[in-house]
This record gives sequence, C-alpha cells and structure tokens, in this order.
Amino acid sequence: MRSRTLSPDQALQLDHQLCFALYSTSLAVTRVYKPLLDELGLTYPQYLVMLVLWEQDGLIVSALGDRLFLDSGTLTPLLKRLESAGFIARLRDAQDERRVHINLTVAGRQLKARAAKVPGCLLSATQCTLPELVSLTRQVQILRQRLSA
Amino acid sequence: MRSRTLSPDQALQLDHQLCFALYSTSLAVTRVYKPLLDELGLTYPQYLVMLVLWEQDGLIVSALGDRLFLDSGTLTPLLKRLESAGFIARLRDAQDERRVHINLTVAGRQLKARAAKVPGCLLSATQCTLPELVSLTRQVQILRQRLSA
DNA sequence: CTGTTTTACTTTGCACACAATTTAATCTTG
DNA sequence: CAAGATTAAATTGTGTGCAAAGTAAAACAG
Repeated sequence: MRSRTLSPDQALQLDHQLCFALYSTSLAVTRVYKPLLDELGLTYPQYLVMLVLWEQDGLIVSALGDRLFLDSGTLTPLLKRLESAGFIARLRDAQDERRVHINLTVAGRQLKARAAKVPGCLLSATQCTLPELVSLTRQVQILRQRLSA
Repeated sequence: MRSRTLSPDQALQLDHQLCFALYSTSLAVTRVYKPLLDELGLTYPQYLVMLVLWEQDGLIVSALGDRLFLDSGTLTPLLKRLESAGFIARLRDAQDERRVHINLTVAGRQLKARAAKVPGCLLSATQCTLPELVSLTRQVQILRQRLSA
C-alpha cells in the first residue's frame, strides 16, 4: 500500500508538479491561440482584455485588473497598444481625474463578431467534449480562488 | 433543456474560458511560489530548470527544452543567470561543439535539500488533498498532450 | 573532399508580468 | 480648510516567452 505522503525526491519530480502542468499547459494553449489571434491583430492578454470589454464596456483600469488578476504595471502599456491599434479609447474620468475609463471603439466592437469563432476552434483543438472542458474549468477556477485567498 | 452548444455571447464570456482559468491560475500559483523561491534565490522558471536537473544532471539545452516545452531563446539567458548565481555550469560538448551541457554545481546540488519543503507549502496553500491534486494534474497534463500534438 | 544543408545554440526585438517607485488627485482628520 | 494619508495610474527595471535572424559546427551529397 502506497504512503499518503510523497518522499522528498518524489515530491520534487517535475511531472508530479501541478504548477508545471498548469504553467506548461497555459503556454500550450497560448500557442494554439496565436495564429487565430494574429488574424485579429491581438496578443493573448489583449484578447482577454477585449473579452472583458465586450461583456462590460467603459471599465476603469483597476476594474479590468480585478477581473483579469493583473496590475496597472501590466495593463497600462498593454492598453496603450490596444489604443494604438484602434480598438479602445482611454478617457480620464471627469469626476475623478485619477481614473481612466477604457471604452471600445467601433473597430473594437466590430472585432467581437470576428472573434466569435475562436472558442470553437479551441474546443476542437482540445479534442474534449464541452462538459469535460466545463468541469476542468471549474476545478481550475476553484484552485485559483483558494490560492488567491 | 440546455443546448449542447453555447451562443457566441456565452462562448466569449471570460469566466467560461478554460484558457483564462489556466492562465490566471498559473500566475496565481507563481505568486504563491514567489516568497518561497526568493529564499532560494530562484525565479519560478529557474526552479523548473533545477527540478529537471535534480532528476537528471548534465542534459544539453535542447533536452531541457523538450522537458520544459521551452525553446533555446528562452533558456539561454535563463541558464546564464543560473550560472551567474552559481547553481549550474555550462560546458561545451567535446565531441559535438554545438551542444552545451548543463551541470549542477555543488551549490546547485545542495539547493535541492532546501527546496524539499516547497511542494508541501504549495499543497497546503491549495487546501486540497493529495489525491485531488494528482487527479487535477493528470487532467491538465492530458490537455497539454492533446494541444501539443 | 568540397559545397550545401541541417542542427544547436545565441542574439535581437517585442510583449508581457510584476515589484518598487513616482506622480497626481482625492479623501481624511484635526 | 490645511497637512497627511490614501488611491489610481504611470513609470522603471528585471526576468521571462517566443519569433526571427545570426553563428558555428556537424552531417550529407555529389
């Protein structure tokens, strides 16, 4: 019968690390997205920002950060690139000049239609059923919630 | 009864994206590792390299890359930093001068003992049981395998 | 054996992530 | 209301990831 705990040697094996499974799989997913997002003129983190804005336009930078678990040090330059690309506009809040609202441009809203096929391409790349993916997504989200607490 | 497919709007919701769950959870894991690895003088990707070398010393750069799913453009500068830190030595192969072997130094081997407690800290941070983590790790590894094929 | 191709690694350039600092605006407190 | 504290973004510096180009050694082909 196997022990309930691992030896130090086993515990340090790369293929036993959940962290590495998540890390390498996340990078693998990004590589699958790359050609799809290239067509849209977006990087993967930029695509995530657009997903948020397509759900809720006009958020301020910190609200975007809360949603994506990213800070302003990451978002500020990324948002400037999205602005240069013509997908968003950055507007200071008139009431509170510290805040910057991120608004979709017409081109940014139009991009949503072209992005509609992306999730389906990913689903087929995984060779999983939708329920399988939903289950795995939930498990990983729960882990994130516990780690961020 | 729910449809077996999602509407375009549902399919593009951030919280339905497995990619985002993986991406944000992987970053969350890295943030939990940060203080532990700071003590060892390693970044997270450097820690992964050390895990590989603790299993098998003397690998060439491309073999490390195969194991970690990273290319030499990523590994070369990272390995130079590990060399500067005194944990590894880089040695040209005498038979084939194109190859560079990565060998642990004494300090690099000694670091393994200090790293032994890291996996346990992570396990407790997840508030999961070991079998739960093993199951999740396997599912994510299978996904990676399908995406990399 | 010599010109070509392939391989292994390095270098360069761009885009994240994130800690730490800075700047500017707002809030709080006495 | 004035001084200090807090907040929101932006900036700076370091370390990845990765595409693309460069370099040098080895393998191959005629």
